[in-house]
Amino acid sequence: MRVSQQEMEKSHRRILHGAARLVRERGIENTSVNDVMGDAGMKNGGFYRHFESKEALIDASLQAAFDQVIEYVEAHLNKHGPEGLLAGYRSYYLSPGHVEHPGTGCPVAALAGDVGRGPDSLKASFGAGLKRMVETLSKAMPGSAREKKERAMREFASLVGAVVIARASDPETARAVLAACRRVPKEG
Amino acid sequence: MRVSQQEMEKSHRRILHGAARLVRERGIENTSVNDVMGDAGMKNGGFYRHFESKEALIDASLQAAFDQVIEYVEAHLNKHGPEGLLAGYRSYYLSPGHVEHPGTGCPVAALAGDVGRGPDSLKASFGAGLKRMVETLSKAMPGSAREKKERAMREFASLVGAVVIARASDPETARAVLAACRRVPKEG
DNA sequence: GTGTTTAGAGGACGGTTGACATCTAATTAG
DNA sequence: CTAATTAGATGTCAACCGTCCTCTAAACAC
Repeated sequence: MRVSQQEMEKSHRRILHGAARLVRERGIENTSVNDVMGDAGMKNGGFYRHFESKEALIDASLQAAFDQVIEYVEAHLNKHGPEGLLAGYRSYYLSPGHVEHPGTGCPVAALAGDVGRGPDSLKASFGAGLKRMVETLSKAMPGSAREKKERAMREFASLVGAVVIARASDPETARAVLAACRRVPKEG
Repeated sequence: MRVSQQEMEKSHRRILHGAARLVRERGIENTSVNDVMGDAGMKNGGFYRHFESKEALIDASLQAAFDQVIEYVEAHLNKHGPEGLLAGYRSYYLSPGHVEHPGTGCPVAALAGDVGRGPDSLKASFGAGLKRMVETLSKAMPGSAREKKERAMREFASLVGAVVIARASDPETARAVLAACRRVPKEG
């Protein structure tokens, strides 16, 4: 049955944000259009009124996920300042909460592996989100513009690696890796 | 048709090592039993004479992949000593060759994302391989036993993160991330 | 109020998957 | 040399996938 424009926009957002979460929880290939529509409280039939294809949905939901986490980092930066962000974000990123809830966490830690096997178009849009993320983090780094960016990349890479490893390990190994990575205050 | 015992053992190895490569190239869910058997020059029918299930194959091929890379690291260590390993392995790990050929590279960078969404049994066996890897790397680290291990974990996490990010990005972003991560000589 | 438009339901489609049952040809034990 | 064994080929099975078609009831424009 038809639905008012407002309802349709709400449906669209439900589909998009639900997909952004499901995709981070289950991976790109393991998230079906059916699952996404079911999560949004609908049947699969109406999907193609909202998105041209699954690929288009994935693209849009990835950007939505990046928007969400970048907004979080910006807010943190504005509230606690550069050095507050550095320590605070690292602490959040390596926390059990983040490790155990990929659906609301960093899309890079959750999906980089999948994207790496995807088409170049997907890598391009993922790379764009990644660039935005690194630029945001670099605001909290010391040094020249170039140094800021390189420090942000190194910091981000080590956080992503730690969480990816922790999620793929038994609980004991995961704890050990997170603890070791939490204990790195300064960089050469 | 039946085949001699030697031929069967060769078949087994072909299936296993082919799977270890294919799985790193395509991911766990995107590698079908058909693909693996085809890669080994056979049809799917005989697969269950060699492995109990796809899960058993994945488990075995993961361990085979860990065996392979750990052997490589050990050889490097014996040939170039601790500090030679540190610089050499980092340089190899962040090289375009490794980034572009996941099939013969580190199983952690290639599959941690997939394993993180897999069953606990898979995480346990992956964690065991990971532990072996870290222990091998820790031989090249300075400090107490605990420090060695923690340094190895941090080093490994940042390498994995860098490669995972590089593989998921457009070529330009990938180069920038790898360059930034290559430029980290000492640790606090 | 009437007629047009359309969001979503429901179902069908061809394709692929992991798993397995059956058959056959060749090995291997006696 | 014969008979039992078995690796691999062939084909089937249900479950799932993304996509698209049709239908209908509700929201619109007039």
